[in-house]
Amino acid sequence: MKRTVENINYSKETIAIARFAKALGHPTRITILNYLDNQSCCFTGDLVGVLPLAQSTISQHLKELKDAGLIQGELKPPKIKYCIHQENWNKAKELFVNFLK
Amino acid sequence: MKRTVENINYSKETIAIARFAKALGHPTRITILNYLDNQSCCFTGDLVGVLPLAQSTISQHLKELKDAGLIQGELKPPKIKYCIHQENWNKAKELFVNFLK
DNA sequence: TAGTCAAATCGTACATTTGCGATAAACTAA
DNA sequence: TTAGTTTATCGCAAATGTACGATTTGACTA
Repeated sequence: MKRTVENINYSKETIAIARFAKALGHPTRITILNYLDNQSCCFTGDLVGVLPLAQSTISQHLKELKDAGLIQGELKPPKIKYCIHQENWNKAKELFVNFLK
Repeated sequence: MKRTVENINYSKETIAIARFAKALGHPTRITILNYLDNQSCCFTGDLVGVLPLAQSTISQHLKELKDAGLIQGELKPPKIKYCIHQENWNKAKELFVNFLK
């Protein structure tokens, strides 16, 4: 993407929506978020039991969601409890609702 | 993606949300949709004037949005008028609002 | 200190996305 | 028919995404 058009000046909102949308743009991640919402929280290992994917792959998807700010991890040694990042979740909701008005 | 895990059974809704989200997952496409919404409709050429991207690149983004069902094209020779696909747009809105509840 | 467990990260392979310029296709108008 | 206009598609290159198994890391516990 860093080629001739190095930096288009998108608005902050545009970038924010695209960032959230990108994170939501894979069925596995939608599934993870649904699961997370139902359980309110969960461990990586729970997902490994639920999804037919390698542990490393699931970890990668969790990273993607965490980087986008949609979830957060809390240390519960030796596990990590993942939950929805409510603040950013609400922000995403607001952005989408406003955008899709 | 077609490797060992050939087909995970995602629900229809999950696939639908991910599909829409993926299409929304690029700032250029968000910009196009915003523009489209403001003008209610537009031609490919209009966007070429607005965005610092090659015509072929913009055409590609439009295709992506069309394939996702978010916009539709109407032949107005020698141009093509693109508009929001209102029905699918509403569907997307419903899916996102429900998902982000 | 050594061992254990859960999760992250590394290295790799392949697929998909994003971008461009060049070209083709569809239509009008002369 | 020919030329012009507009948009789509092709072919390519680079970047990014998705998946795996193997390994490392971090936080305990014995």
